[in-house]
This record gives sequence, structure tokens and C-alpha cells, in this order.
Amino acid sequence: MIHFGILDDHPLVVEGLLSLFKTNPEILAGWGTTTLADCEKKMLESPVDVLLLDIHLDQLDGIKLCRDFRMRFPALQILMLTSYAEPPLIKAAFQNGAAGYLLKNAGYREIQEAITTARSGRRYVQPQVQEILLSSSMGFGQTPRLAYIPTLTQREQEVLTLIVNEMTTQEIADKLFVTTKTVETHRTNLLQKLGARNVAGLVKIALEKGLV
Amino acid sequence: MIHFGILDDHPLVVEGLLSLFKTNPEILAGWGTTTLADCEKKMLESPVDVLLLDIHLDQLDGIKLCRDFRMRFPALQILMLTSYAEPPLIKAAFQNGAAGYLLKNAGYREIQEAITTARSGRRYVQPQVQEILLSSSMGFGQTPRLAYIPTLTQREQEVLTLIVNEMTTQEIADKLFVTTKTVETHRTNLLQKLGARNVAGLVKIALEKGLV
DNA sequence: TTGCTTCTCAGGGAAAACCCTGAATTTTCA
DNA sequence: TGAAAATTCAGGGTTTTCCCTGAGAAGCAA
Repeated sequence: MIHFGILDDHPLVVEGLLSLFKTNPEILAGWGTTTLADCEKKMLESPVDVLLLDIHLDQLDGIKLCRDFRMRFPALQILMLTSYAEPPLIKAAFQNGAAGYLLKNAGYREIQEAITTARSGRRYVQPQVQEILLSSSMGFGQTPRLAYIPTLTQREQEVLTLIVNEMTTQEIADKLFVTTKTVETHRTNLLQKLGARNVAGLVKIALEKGLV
Repeated sequence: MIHFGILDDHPLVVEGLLSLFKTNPEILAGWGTTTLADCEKKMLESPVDVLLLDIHLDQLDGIKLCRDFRMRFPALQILMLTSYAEPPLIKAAFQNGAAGYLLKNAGYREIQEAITTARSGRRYVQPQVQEILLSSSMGFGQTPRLAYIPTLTQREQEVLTLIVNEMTTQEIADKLFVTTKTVETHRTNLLQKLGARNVAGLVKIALEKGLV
């Protein structure tokens, strides 16, 4: 019997997953939560073997969270759950201790297999994800992005969010009570870290990877 | 007894919704589909009272689809399902015949209420959405967006796509075999039509509304 | 035929973004 | 406590975007 927990800010997904496995004797859903606080509480109250973790939580970096959980709960296996099949995200997930990477368009069987595989300590890679990884490493057409998701600093995070909200350097500087030069530095670093050529790239990456 | 159908490209959401209402005697889920083709077939085979429609389907404009379905199936009530609470999207949905607008973070009760309300011919507005609409019309802080999704011309569409792909005006001009001045005109028109302040806004709107 | 939309192009100017180098101060953490 | 990371700021320059006005050509529909 496998106990698993869920952290996803969409109750729909949580409830759906829970009811999906309700009748399966092999897999027992321990609980589902929609906030980090709830999830942490639950983890302590009733530990699970496998945690399904949404990569794009409100205001939270799922990847970081994954690493964090892995350190705090060594026996815990984590399956990242996401809508985006971005190679950098996938790699970052695995580099940070994820046992699997599931697209939200995964079917019942795939989810089940992922959970059982993760439980047994092996990695599960969805066939679809595998394909994406392969095609991306061939690199036909698309701009090569960084192979991992760099960790943004607090400030960079803030600046990025404001950029995505269409604010100019001047406006951001005013809002953060710093000079425009400082904001420019952050912009430059963001471009570099995210491998973007300009604002368009920043916004695109930010939205796609759920960095904002 | 209410029959409802689902069209969402995430099997997880579809299966989740289906199983959520499996035990409810008042609401009967007719079917769930993940592709437009399947959905259309199902609509003819076994018509439903209410259709839950994902607003952001792969390559498809959910809003347009909504209008389309409304014309083809006059008795059908449609509930838009989405992750984004963008006021323009909400308004566009209602203007195109949607009976309700549900965020994917909606709870079981809200979904149930939305379905029954829609069935009875009334509109359902999630409290959370209502709040967003109000706060947006008050216009505190946020840039007011257009109340509808403007139709982009062929050329504008092309330019927008290239902008999202981080290309500069010069590069776009070269690619389309026109002068930079022409591309600038398209850019200006795009900003105007989409109600954006700069590239960041363009990219954001383009991605959120699935324009690219 | 007239009006509408789309697509094209231009001049000229202001604002914003991007690039490079260099550096001081504070925070964080091993 | 000491090194690394983060944050701050600057000069000075190039490129890109944004804004305004104006306009010709092509296609289409009433």
C-alpha cells in the first residue's frame, strides 16, 4: 500500500486525483492540500511515501520546494506535476531530487505508474516527456535555453514580476526605492540567467516556467 | 438530472471532474473529452445540457469555440474553465455566450453550483471572479485592459508571434521582407489593440490568451 | 463608386532597453 | 569569521522601442 499526498493550488486537480485513486486498493491517497502551510502540517501529521507537487504554486517555486522537502524528508519521493513540458524545467526538477515529472495531461495509468515507480525508488519519466527531452537535445529550430533553471534572487524575482507587469525601469526603481542603474543591473542579470535576448524573452520564460 | 460534458486537454482535470460528480444523483456527467474532434462527435451522439469548456485549449481559442457552440447548439449552456482570471477574458467569455466563468481553483461546491445555475439558464459568477471584475473596473493600480479580444489581422498575428519569439523589429522586417517602419506600425497597432504598454504586455497577453 | 480595412512606408524625436566595465556595502552561510 | 552571494550604484555608450503625424496602394463590400 502506497500513501501519497498532493500539493496543488487547484482544488480541482487535488480532488480529482484523490477520487481517482479512491477505489484503488494498491494506492491510498493520504491527503490533498492546496497550500504549503497545510502541506507541511500534513507531512508531519501523517507522512506519505510519495508527494505529488505542483511546480507552479502561487508565489512559490516548486523546484526549490522539491529540494527543500527532499532534505527534510529523506524517505519522501516527489513527483513534479505541471502543465509545461519545458526541458529546462524537467532537468531542474531531476537535479533537485524529483523522482518523476508528470504533465497534467497525463492519463490515469501514467499517474499510477509514476507513483508506484517513485515508491520503489526509481525514476519515472513520462513517455511524452522523454520525447520532449530527446527532441530538445537535438535542438532543431528552437533557441537553446539554459539546461537548468537558475535560482533567482529575491530582488531579481521582484524585478522580474514588475517587468512582467509592464513596468519600465524607471517605474520599478521608484517602486523599490533604488536607482535605475540598480534595476538595470538586475535586468541584465535576469537576461543572462534566463537566457533571454530581451523583455519578450523574459516575460515568456517567466510565464512559461511559472516564475511569476 | 443534468447532463454535462467536458472539453479540456488535461485528462487529469477531465477525469477528476467526472469522478467528482459520479456519485451525485442530481448531476450526471455525460462524458469528458480532451480534443475538439471528440467533443463535437460526443455533442451529436449524446447531447448535454451544460458543457465545461477549457478556455485555453492547445492551438484553439476557447472563446471563439464557445460562440461557435452556442450557435450550433442553442440549448447548450457553456461554462468556461480556466486558470487565468483576466478581466478581459471574463468579459469576452460572457459576451460570447458563456453562462459562467470558473477558475480551475474552484472548489467542488462552486462547480456544482455553476452547473446547476447554468442549467437553469442563469449566469454563474464565481465570487472570486466577481471580486476581480470589480477591482479591475475600479481600476486601482492595474492597467485597464480592453473588454474584448480584438481580432488581429494576419500580419499582426505574424508580427506578434515573432515578437514573442524575441525577435527585434529589424529581424522581423528582414524575415517578412518589409521595412522596419512597417513592422513598427504593426507593433503600434498591436499595443493599441491589445491594450499593452510595451513588449512585456504584448507577450503576456499573447501567451495568456493563447494568441500565439 | 465609395467607403472600409489592411498593408505598406516615411520623418523625426523621445524614451526605454541593452551592453560593458568597475566597484562598494551588506547579507548569508559554511 | 571569512568567503561567497546579493544588492547597490555609476559612467558612457549603442540599439531598440515607442510616439506622432501623414499617406499611398490594394482588396473588398455595400
